[in-house]
Amino acid sequence: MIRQQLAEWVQQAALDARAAGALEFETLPEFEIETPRNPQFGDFAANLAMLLARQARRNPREVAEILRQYLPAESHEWVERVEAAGAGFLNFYLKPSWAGEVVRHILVQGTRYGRLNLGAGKRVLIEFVSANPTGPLTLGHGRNAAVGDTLARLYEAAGYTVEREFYINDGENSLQIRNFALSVLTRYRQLLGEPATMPEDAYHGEYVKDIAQTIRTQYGDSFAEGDPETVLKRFEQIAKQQMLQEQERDLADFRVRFDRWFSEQSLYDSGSVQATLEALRARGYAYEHEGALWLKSTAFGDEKDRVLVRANGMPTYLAADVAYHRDKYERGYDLMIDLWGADHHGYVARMKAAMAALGYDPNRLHILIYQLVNLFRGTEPVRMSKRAGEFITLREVMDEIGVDALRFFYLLRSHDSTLDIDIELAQEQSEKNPVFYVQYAHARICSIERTAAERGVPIPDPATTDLSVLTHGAEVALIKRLADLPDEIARAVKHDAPHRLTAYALDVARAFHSFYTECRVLDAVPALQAARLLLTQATRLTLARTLQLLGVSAPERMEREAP
RNA sequence: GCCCCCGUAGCUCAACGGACAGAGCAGCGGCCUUCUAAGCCGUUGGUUGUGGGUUCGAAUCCCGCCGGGGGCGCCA
Repeated sequence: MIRQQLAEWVQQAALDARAAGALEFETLPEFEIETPRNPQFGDFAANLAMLLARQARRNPREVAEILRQYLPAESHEWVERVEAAGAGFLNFYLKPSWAGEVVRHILVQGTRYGRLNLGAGKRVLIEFVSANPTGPLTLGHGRNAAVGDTLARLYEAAGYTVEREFYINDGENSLQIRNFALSVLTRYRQLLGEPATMPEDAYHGEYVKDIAQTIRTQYGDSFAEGDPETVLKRFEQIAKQQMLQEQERDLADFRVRFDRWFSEQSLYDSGSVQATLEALRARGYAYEHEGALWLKSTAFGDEKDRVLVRANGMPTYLAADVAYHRDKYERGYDLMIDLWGADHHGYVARMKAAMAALGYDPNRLHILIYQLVNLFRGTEPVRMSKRAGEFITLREVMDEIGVDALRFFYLLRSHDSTLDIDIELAQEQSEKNPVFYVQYAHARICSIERTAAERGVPIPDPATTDLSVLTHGAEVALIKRLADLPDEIARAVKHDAPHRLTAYALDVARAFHSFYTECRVLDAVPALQAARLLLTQATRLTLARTLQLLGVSAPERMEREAP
């Protein structure tokens, strides 16, 4: 709120200065209202002068001075003074009363605090997880789910209309699916006592046996005979369906819900794949070579052309995926976000090339690549799951350390950094564990409010309570962090960086714990007690909102287990 | 060989191209007759891998090199 106001003033000052002939420039550069690290540089600072210096052909400090002169003469009720300083910063010093106004603002906004209108109703599609229906979700998928879902929540908070979509890789010609079905079928036959051996490239996890067992329970021996191809097709359907259901369950328990489950096969059934190939051909970006149909992706910066239809007539995965993304563009989103694992990074160039070839703006498609996740138990790497064989499932880790801790840990690091998760640490109920640190702050607030209620302390009215008494260093520091929530959301959205929010949550918690230790709420004199109760309430709202965006619960109590 | 990510305090990591590079953990020293000590306060710790370049200003952008991880299929 205040940042926006300051930005408008600074911008207006620049325009006024130009109109008065005091400053020359062609275009107004995009500038920042930042929070100086050092409080001696004020509460907020604008860097416009430095960006304008070259165009204005003056040194930045002079430009800052000129801008300062063209700022509104009447000082705002919040602004104490403005200084041109350093290399050419414009530093804003706010009146002490500003802090109280922030608290009032947050309380008036209530649970709406942190809702922005950056998106102005623009539509965003976030496609994430999109795991193959040939196995349970893995630790890696969990990161995808946590990042994607929180990103979606952030975009919603920023005022976008968001849709979450899961692309089901259920193409009937997929070799993976076929192998998977064959593996299940083999296990099924083994259950029936037949000497069946697993195919090459089989799926060896225990869960394959589970599915076979389920089929046996449900359908008995009815697949023991019959046309092998028909039986296999049937197994494909059942196994796929079952995996999908399990994935959906895992995701729901991980607090991730999708608006749409988009089937790859539906693109074939509807003729969309065919139509897409024809469109590419018509535009001159698909050509025949050695019996295959190729996408001329090199025309748009890819390192080589890619096969769309194999020499045997079968379309590749790429063909369907291009059709899928074409479908997204045709649905008219302003922005489309894909979240892919690091092992798919080589795929980015060709997908963007394909969109360009179809005449779409590739910049509307953001493809986010997240790096690998490693699991540790203390210092010991965990490599395999009991149930899945070669990988660790989301379900196992979620069950062991809980959804709150896992989601928080997934979002603790930037998605383009490899992530190590230590199960022991995540379960530890101690100061080492950042999740508890944040949740504990929330629980402490609730505890104050409970005690206040028990003692019959009236709930102060934000409209009439004097908040100018909040001048203690710990109070002001806390309030400043609370005031940052809208900017934190804006930044996280701007950079597609949901992990910034965990850092913010930790900052707010830290500021609160410090306040808690230094400032008594309930035993303060009545006027101060009222103001501090409102500050406490504003902190609770801000923390709860932040945790909600992270998909982490905000507990009202946390009792330490007896040692 | 080519492509992507990473390299910052002993460890794990932050830092929209901005002012003196910050947290947590570990280490050291303090704080509970009080609203939850799962907490707080203080303190130690840095040539941002390396060499150039762009810029008023570089951990951040560009180029080279070194090291770690991942990927380079008519698989998905």
